Amino acid sequence: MSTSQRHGHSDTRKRLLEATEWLFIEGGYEAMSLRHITARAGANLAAVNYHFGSKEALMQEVLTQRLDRLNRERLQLLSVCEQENPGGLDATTVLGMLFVPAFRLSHGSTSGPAFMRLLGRVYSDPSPFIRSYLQEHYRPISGRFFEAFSRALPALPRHELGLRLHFALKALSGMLAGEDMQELIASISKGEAINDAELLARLISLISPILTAPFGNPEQTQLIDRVLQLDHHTAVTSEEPAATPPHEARDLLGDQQWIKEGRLAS
Amino acid sequence: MSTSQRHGHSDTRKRLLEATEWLFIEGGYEAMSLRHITARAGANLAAVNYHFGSKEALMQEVLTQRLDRLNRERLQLLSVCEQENPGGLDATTVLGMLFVPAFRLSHGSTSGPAFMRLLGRVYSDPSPFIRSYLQEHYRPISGRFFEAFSRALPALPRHELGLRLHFALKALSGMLAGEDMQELIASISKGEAINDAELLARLISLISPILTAPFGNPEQTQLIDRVLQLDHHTAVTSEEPAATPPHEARDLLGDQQWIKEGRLAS
DNA sequence: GTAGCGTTCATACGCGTGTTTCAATTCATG
DNA sequence: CATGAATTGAAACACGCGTATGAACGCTAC
Repeated sequence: MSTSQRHGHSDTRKRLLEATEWLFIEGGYEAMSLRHITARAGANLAAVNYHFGSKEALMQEVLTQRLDRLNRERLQLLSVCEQENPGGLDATTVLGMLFVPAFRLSHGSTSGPAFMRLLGRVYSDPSPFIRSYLQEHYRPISGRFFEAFSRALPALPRHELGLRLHFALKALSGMLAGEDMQELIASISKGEAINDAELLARLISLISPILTAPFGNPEQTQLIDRVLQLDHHTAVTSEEPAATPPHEARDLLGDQQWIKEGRLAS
Repeated sequence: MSTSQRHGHSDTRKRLLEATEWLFIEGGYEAMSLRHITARAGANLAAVNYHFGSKEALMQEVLTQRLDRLNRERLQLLSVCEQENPGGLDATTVLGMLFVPAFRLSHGSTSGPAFMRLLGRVYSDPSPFIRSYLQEHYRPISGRFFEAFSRALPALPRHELGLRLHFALKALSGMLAGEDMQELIASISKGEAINDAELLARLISLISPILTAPFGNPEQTQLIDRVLQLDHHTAVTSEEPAATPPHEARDLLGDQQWIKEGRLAS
């Protein structure tokens, strides 16, 4: 309204952004071609390069639009809570500060619950462009939250904390990106509509143990023994048939099939 | 030696398989082109279609060769342990049965530690072909392990178990696929070489809490309250500025930056 | 009304992909 | 040695991709 389209009667820009966001959510960056985008937006192929300059610039616009506010709120929330609790925060609370703004934006503004899926995609997309975008734009707040976690979990060496955070975030993003997520949420709260805060608490309570689990606990040595015991079982039974390519016997373990199993069985 | 190459003096097939495996590990299915593969294998472009018929058939050969034995051992290990412990197994043990054969094959046979990375890739690759391959070939054993977990965690509703398993596997695969993993392992055991069983136990002890965490615990309601309290903080401070695209202020939260932060800081 | 800017449109370029074709080569067998 | 099947080789195919070009259109302002 103000700067760019003084003349012209086009919401093409907006439609392109929306189409891009959708296709990115559905299939990730690589699977989202300019021809698909423009077709979905009802625009010409050249419109993208006219309005944004390139495919990457388009995507960057989408990401910036959606993620900047989210992370500003996260950072701000962390600062406020740190001021109010000089005694220090526990890890679960810090974790919550990563989640709460996301959920607020998710069902607060436009685009509704798709926002969570976008979050999942952007964190798990393998495209180099997406990766480098995240690394460039998110470094400072990353450090801030790392420090917050480190203060909340002083017993954890920094290496171990890094490992666990990596682990937790991978799990979370893989979770949110999947289209199964929606069904899962729906199936857990079978019948009555689940409270948003309750769902939030559920997710946090799943991730929290990854961070708060004791480090170097005695139980671990027991576990090692048990593992070695299991190892002997396998060693006895198979013993390396060396070069015998097994071309049959293809009844194996299948990825996310867990969910459907769980759903149809009860 | 036996059936296919009665004439001809070619290990081209084998070299193609090796090159494919490597490139898949390094960049996933989409990033791995036939021209890269054949160049790396020192073979002609047409060799792939001659020996395997298509790119997908090549990939399928690689996967079958590597994963069939793994999952046969997993299944077998589960069966044996179930027979020996009629009283039932706990979740951590069942989890171990998914890991132990993988680690055996990893440092047992050829291709060494790359096997773990291949495992990670194959579970997190977004390509539809890889996904459908897993779903087709792994369904039965998936059900078997789901039942085993279900028996080990009777307090968990099947929906919740499905959610948690999905969660745990996503985390694990995202973990193994990253090239960060190797550095992380190295950095954790700074100096002395870490025992394989110990590393195994570490990984299991990280995933285990996801499954064994109590369901519907009273702590969760506390968490809900805390979350809502946090929510008020954010609500007060930002309050929907509606249509104000923030084109600046790009200091945000960055993905796997945790690790490097953790590594360089101490 | 016409000049000029913003926008849309059809089209084409160069590139990389998986796949196909067909001639050249290799080599055990008759 | 010659036959013929197995294998390799170089080139081309059709397709989809991101990008670039230049003409046509719509509208506002002089």
